[in-house]
Amino acid sequence: MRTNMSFDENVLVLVKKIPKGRVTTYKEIARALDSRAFRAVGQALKRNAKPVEIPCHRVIHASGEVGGYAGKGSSREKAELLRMEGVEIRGGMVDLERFGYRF
DNA sequence: CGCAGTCTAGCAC
DNA sequence: GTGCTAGACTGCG
Repeated sequence: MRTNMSFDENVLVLVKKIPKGRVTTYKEIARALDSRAFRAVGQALKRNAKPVEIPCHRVIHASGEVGGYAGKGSSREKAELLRMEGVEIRGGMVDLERFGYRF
Protein backbone atom coordinates (compact mmCIF):
# COMPACT_ATOMS: atom_id res chain seq x y z
CA MET A 1 0.00 0.00 0.00
CA ARG A 2 0.95 3.62 0.01
CA THR A 3 2.33 3.26 -3.49
CA ASN A 4 1.88 6.09 -5.91
CA MET A 5 -0.56 7.76 -3.54
CA SER A 6 -0.46 10.12 -0.62
CA PHE A 7 -1.48 9.07 2.83
CA ASP A 8 -4.88 10.73 2.58
CA GLU A 9 -5.64 9.04 -0.75
CA ASN A 10 -4.77 5.72 0.78
CA VAL A 11 -7.08 6.35 3.70
CA LEU A 12 -9.94 7.29 1.42
CA VAL A 13 -9.47 4.10 -0.57
CA LEU A 14 -9.61 1.96 2.56
CA VAL A 15 -12.70 3.72 3.86
CA LYS A 16 -14.36 3.22 0.51
CA LYS A 17 -13.79 -0.49 0.89
CA ILE A 18 -15.79 -0.63 4.10
CA PRO A 19 -18.92 -2.68 3.38
CA LYS A 20 -22.34 -1.38 4.34
CA GLY A 21 -23.44 -2.29 7.82
CA ARG A 22 -19.83 -2.33 9.02
CA VAL A 23 -17.65 0.24 10.72
CA THR A 24 -13.94 0.66 11.16
CA THR A 25 -11.71 2.44 13.60
CA TYR A 26 -8.98 4.99 13.03
CA LYS A 27 -6.57 2.57 14.59
CA GLU A 28 -7.43 -0.20 12.14
CA ILE A 29 -7.00 2.14 9.19
CA ALA A 30 -3.66 3.37 10.47
CA ARG A 31 -2.66 -0.24 11.07
CA ALA A 32 -3.74 -1.22 7.56
CA LEU A 33 -1.43 1.51 6.31
CA ASP A 34 1.35 0.20 8.48
CA SER A 35 1.35 3.40 10.51
CA ARG A 36 0.04 4.80 13.75
CA ALA A 37 -1.23 8.09 12.38
CA PHE A 38 -4.73 7.78 13.84
CA ARG A 39 -4.98 11.52 13.84
CA ALA A 40 -3.62 11.86 10.34
CA VAL A 41 -6.38 9.51 9.21
CA GLY A 42 -8.97 11.84 10.68
CA GLN A 43 -7.27 14.74 8.95
CA ALA A 44 -7.39 12.90 5.64
CA LEU A 45 -11.10 12.25 6.08
CA LYS A 46 -11.96 15.78 7.09
CA ARG A 47 -9.79 17.23 4.33
CA ASN A 48 -10.64 14.58 1.75
CA ALA A 49 -11.40 15.62 -1.80
CA LYS A 50 -14.31 13.24 -2.38
CA PRO A 51 -16.62 13.14 0.65
CA VAL A 52 -19.40 11.53 -1.37
CA GLU A 53 -17.27 8.46 -1.97
CA ILE A 54 -15.89 8.48 1.54
CA PRO A 55 -18.47 7.37 4.12
CA CYS A 56 -16.62 8.97 7.00
CA HIS A 57 -19.51 7.99 9.26
CA ARG A 58 -18.24 4.43 9.08
CA VAL A 59 -15.02 5.49 10.75
CA ILE A 60 -15.18 5.66 14.54
CA HIS A 61 -12.88 5.55 17.57
CA ALA A 62 -11.16 2.36 18.68
CA SER A 63 -13.31 2.48 21.82
CA GLY A 64 -16.45 1.99 19.77
CA GLU A 65 -17.50 5.58 20.26
CA VAL A 66 -18.80 7.32 17.15
CA GLY A 67 -16.43 10.21 17.75
CA GLY A 68 -16.64 13.37 15.71
CA TYR A 69 -17.79 14.12 12.21
CA ALA A 70 -17.11 17.18 10.06
CA GLY A 71 -20.51 16.76 8.41
CA LYS A 72 -23.74 18.64 9.05
CA GLY A 73 -25.42 16.86 11.96
CA SER A 74 -22.06 15.97 13.46
CA SER A 75 -21.95 12.70 15.39
CA ARG A 76 -25.74 12.60 15.69
CA GLU A 77 -26.36 12.17 11.97
CA LYS A 78 -23.41 9.81 11.85
CA ALA A 79 -24.91 7.46 14.42
CA GLU A 80 -28.29 7.63 12.72
CA LEU A 81 -26.76 6.58 9.42
CA LEU A 82 -24.87 3.71 10.96
CA ARG A 83 -27.95 2.43 12.70
CA MET A 84 -29.86 2.71 9.46
CA GLU A 85 -27.27 0.53 7.79
CA GLY A 86 -27.81 -2.15 10.38
CA VAL A 87 -25.17 -1.20 12.92
CA GLU A 88 -26.36 -1.43 16.48
CA ILE A 89 -25.81 1.96 18.06
CA ARG A 90 -26.10 2.21 21.80
CA GLY A 91 -25.82 5.67 23.27
CA GLY A 92 -23.48 6.72 20.49
CA MET A 93 -21.42 3.58 20.92
CA VAL A 94 -20.97 0.71 18.46
CA ASP A 95 -20.15 -2.92 19.16
CA LEU A 96 -16.82 -3.30 17.45
CA GLU A 97 -16.85 -7.01 18.18
CA ARG A 98 -19.83 -7.37 15.85
CA PHE A 99 -19.58 -4.46 13.39
CA GLY A 100 -15.91 -3.60 13.55
CA TYR A 101 -14.54 -4.28 10.08
CA ARG A 102 -10.94 -5.48 9.91
CA PHE A 103 -8.82 -5.13 6.80
C1' DC B 1 -10.15 12.26 33.98
C1' DG B 2 -5.70 14.40 32.20
C1' DC B 3 -1.22 14.26 29.89
C1' DA B 4 1.90 12.49 26.39
C1' DG B 5 2.89 10.03 22.06
C1' DT B 6 2.84 9.31 17.06
C1' DC B 7 2.18 11.06 11.78
C1' DT B 8 0.65 13.83 8.14
C1' DA B 9 -0.78 17.95 5.99
C1' DG B 10 -0.81 22.93 5.92
C1' DC B 11 1.08 27.56 6.78
C1' DA B 12 4.93 30.58 7.91
C1' DC B 13 9.71 32.11 7.53
C1' DG C 1 13.46 24.49 0.98
C1' DT C 2 13.10 23.90 6.02
C1' DG C 3 10.57 24.45 10.45
C1' DC C 4 6.61 24.77 13.46
C1' DT C 5 1.57 24.21 14.68
C1' DA C 6 -2.74 21.87 14.81
C1' DG C 7 -5.75 17.83 14.66
C1' DA C 8 -12.52 13.80 13.33
C1' DC C 9 -7.20 9.74 18.08
C1' DT C 10 -5.04 6.16 21.35
C1' DG C 11 -2.88 4.53 25.46
C1' DC C 12 -1.15 5.03 29.99
C1' DG C 13 -0.92 7.45 34.68
